[in-house]
Amino acid sequence: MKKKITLKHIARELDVSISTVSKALKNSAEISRDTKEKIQAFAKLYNYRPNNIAISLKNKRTKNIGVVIPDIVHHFFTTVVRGIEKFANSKGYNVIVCVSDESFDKEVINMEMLENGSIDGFIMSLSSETQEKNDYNHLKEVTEQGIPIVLFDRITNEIDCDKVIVDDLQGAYLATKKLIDQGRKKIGLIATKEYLSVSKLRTEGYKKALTESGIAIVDSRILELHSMRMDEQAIRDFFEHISLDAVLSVNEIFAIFGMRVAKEKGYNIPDDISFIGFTDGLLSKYANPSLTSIAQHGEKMGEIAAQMLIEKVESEDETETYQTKILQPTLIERDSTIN
Amino acid sequence: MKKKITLKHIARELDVSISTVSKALKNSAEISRDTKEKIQAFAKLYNYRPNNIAISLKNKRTKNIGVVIPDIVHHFFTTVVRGIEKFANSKGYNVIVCVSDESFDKEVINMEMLENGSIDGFIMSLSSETQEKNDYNHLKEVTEQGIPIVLFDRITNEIDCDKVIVDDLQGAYLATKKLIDQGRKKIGLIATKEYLSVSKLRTEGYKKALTESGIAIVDSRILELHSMRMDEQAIRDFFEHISLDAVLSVNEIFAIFGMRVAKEKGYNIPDDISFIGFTDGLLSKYANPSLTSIAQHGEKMGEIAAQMLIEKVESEDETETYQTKILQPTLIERDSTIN
DNA sequence: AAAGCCCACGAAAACGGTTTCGTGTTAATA
DNA sequence: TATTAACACGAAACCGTTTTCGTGGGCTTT
Repeated sequence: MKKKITLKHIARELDVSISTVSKALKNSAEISRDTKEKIQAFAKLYNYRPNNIAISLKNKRTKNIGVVIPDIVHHFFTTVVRGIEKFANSKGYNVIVCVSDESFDKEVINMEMLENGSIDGFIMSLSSETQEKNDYNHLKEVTEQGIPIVLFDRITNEIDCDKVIVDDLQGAYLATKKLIDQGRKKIGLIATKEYLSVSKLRTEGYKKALTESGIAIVDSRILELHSMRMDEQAIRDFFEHISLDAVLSVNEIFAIFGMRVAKEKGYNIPDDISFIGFTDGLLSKYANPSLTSIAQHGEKMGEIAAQMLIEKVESEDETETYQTKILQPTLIERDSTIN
Repeated sequence: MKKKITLKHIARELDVSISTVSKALKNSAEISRDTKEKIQAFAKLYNYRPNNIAISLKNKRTKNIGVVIPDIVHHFFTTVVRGIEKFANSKGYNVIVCVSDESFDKEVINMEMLENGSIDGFIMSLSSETQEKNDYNHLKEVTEQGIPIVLFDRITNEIDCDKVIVDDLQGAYLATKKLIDQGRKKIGLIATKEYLSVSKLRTEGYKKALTESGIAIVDSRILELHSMRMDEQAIRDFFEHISLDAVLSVNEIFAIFGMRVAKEKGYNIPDDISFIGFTDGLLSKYANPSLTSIAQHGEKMGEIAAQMLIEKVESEDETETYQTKILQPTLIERDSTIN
C-alpha cells in the first residue's frame, strides 16, 4: 500500500523547507528554476496530490455543494441533480446529495450534518412536510451563518434567497387552454393538497384558463390527493363519480394511471377523453398512448441553480440581493391529446 | 450575520484554554463539574458546532462516501443510491454523488476529485466505456492508497474488492424458463454488446434456459444494441425481420418500446407475444400492458454496498479479504405474460 | 513538616496545507 | 569599498480540532 505523500515528505526528502515545496509546486516566482524543477519532478514521480481537507480548512472553502431533495427515485429531481452536477463539476465542485424523503425531520438532520463546514452552499427543494408545517427555521439558521441557499421548484417566500422555478401557473394555463381549444368542456384536474406550492400554482393556472374561456369551475372535477404519492383508489373513485372529456394532472404518474382507469372504463384516448400531465419524463414518452405533457426543464433548472449558488459562493461582496428565475414550461404534444 | 463560533472564541470569552473547552464539551472526567457546566451552557447558548473539516483533518476520516454511477436519471441507479443514502445516513455518513455519464474520462476525473481526502471510500458501478476499454488503472490507484471500493452491478474481476451484484444469469434463466413453460418457442432477446458485464450474463442465462429445454439458439433472434441507450430504429428493424412469440429484454425500456412496436404490427400482448424485462421500475408498473419483469432489488443492493464499505472503512485490521454478495432476482408477473 | 498524590487545567504538537515576513547571499551601483 | 537591491529560501503563524504530557496547588499521609 503506497502511503499518501505530503509536502512534509517531499521537503524532508529533498532537504528543503515545506514552504519552498509548496511554492515550487505552485510555480511561484520566488523559487529558482533549478529548485522548482527538482521539486516538481519529485512530486510527479511520487504522484503527489494536495490534501483537499487541509486546503478546505485553510481557505474555508470546501468546493462541495449540498443538495437536499425530497426524493431521488424521481425523474424530475434526478434531472435537476444532473444539471447541478454538470455545472458544478465543470467549476470543480462536488455534489453531496441528501434525501429528505418528504420528511421535515430528515431535512433538518441532513442540513445539520452539512452546515458545519462540509459544504459551501445549499441547493434544495422543500419536502412536503416542511411546506405543510410552514416551518423554515432550519433554513433561516443556515442563511444567518452566511451560507447561501438556492431554492428550486418547491420554494417558500419566507426565506430570502435565490430561487429558480418553472412558471407552474403558466404551464397549467397553457395545457388547459390547449384542451379547451380542442373543444373539451368537462376538464378534470388531479392535484394535491394546496400546501404544496407547485400544486397550488398549477391549480390556479387551470382555473384561470377555464375562467377566461367562460367555463365554470366545478369543484367535483378537481381531485385533491394528499401528497405526490400514488393513491390508486382515490383516482379510481374520481373516475367513478364524474364524467370528463379531459384531464390535467399535476404529475405524469397520476395521469398515466388515470389513462389506465379510463381505458378500463371503455373510454378511447384521445377521442373520448384527453390527458395532459406535468413532468415530461420517461413515463410520458413510453406510456401507451404516449402522454402529452408539460416539460419543466429540470436539467436547465439545475444548471441555473448551480450557477446562481456558485456565483454567490465565490462573490466577495456581501450585498444581499436575491433573484428568482422563472423558466417557461413547454407543452410536448403526444398521443393522449388530439393531433 | 452570526459568525461561526469556535473553540477559541469560547476559550477567550470564558478565560480558559482551548483544550479545557474541548474536553469540557466532550464531558471529559478531567474537567471539574463547575467548569464543564459553565462551558457547556455557553456553547449551547451560542449554538456551538464543531467544524467538520477540522475534525476530518485531525482524524483523517471524512464520514463521506463517494458514489460514482454511470447515470443518475435512471431508475435502477437511483434506487441503489437511495439504499446507500439510507444506510450511510443512519451511520452518520454523507453521500457524494458523481455521474460518469457512461464516460471513462469522466469516471477518472470524478474519482481524482475525490480521492485526495474528500471521501473515506467509494461505491461504484462501472461506466460502459470503462468496461469496453477494460482499463481499471484508476481503480487500482485508489485501492493501492488504501481507499476501499465496493463495486455493484457493473463490476470487473480485474479489481480485488468487495462486490455486490444480482444474479443476472439466474434472472434471465428464470424469465426464459417461465416463457418456455408457457409454451413459447420463438423467444427473442434484446441485449447489448457483450462488454457490458450484466448484459453478457443475462444472455448466458437466456441461452442456458433454452439449451436445457432443448430449444435451439437462433442468432437472429438476439438483438445486440450498442449500449443501454435507446435505439428505436434497431428495435423496429428487429421486429420487422423476425417472427417471435416472446421477448426477453435486458432492461425495461427496450421491452416497453418493443411492446409498442409489436402492438403496431397487430400483435396482441400477451396472447400472441409475451414480454419480460429487466429492472422492475415505474415504467414496468405503469406500462400498458404492465410489464412482467425481473426485480433487481436495487435499494437492498445499495444498503449492502454501504454496509460493506463502512465496515471496511471502520475496521482496524488491514486483512485484505474481499467478498462478493449475490442477490437473488425476483420475477414480478404482470400483464405482459400469460396469467 | 516532608513526601506523595490527585485534581483541574494549560501548553504544545499534530493533521496538511498557504502565506506573510524576515534574512543571508550575491551582484549591481555609487 | 561601502551601500543597496534583488534573489532564493526558511521560519512561523494560521485554519479548528484532538490529545498527550506536563505542572502547580491543595490535600492526605506518615
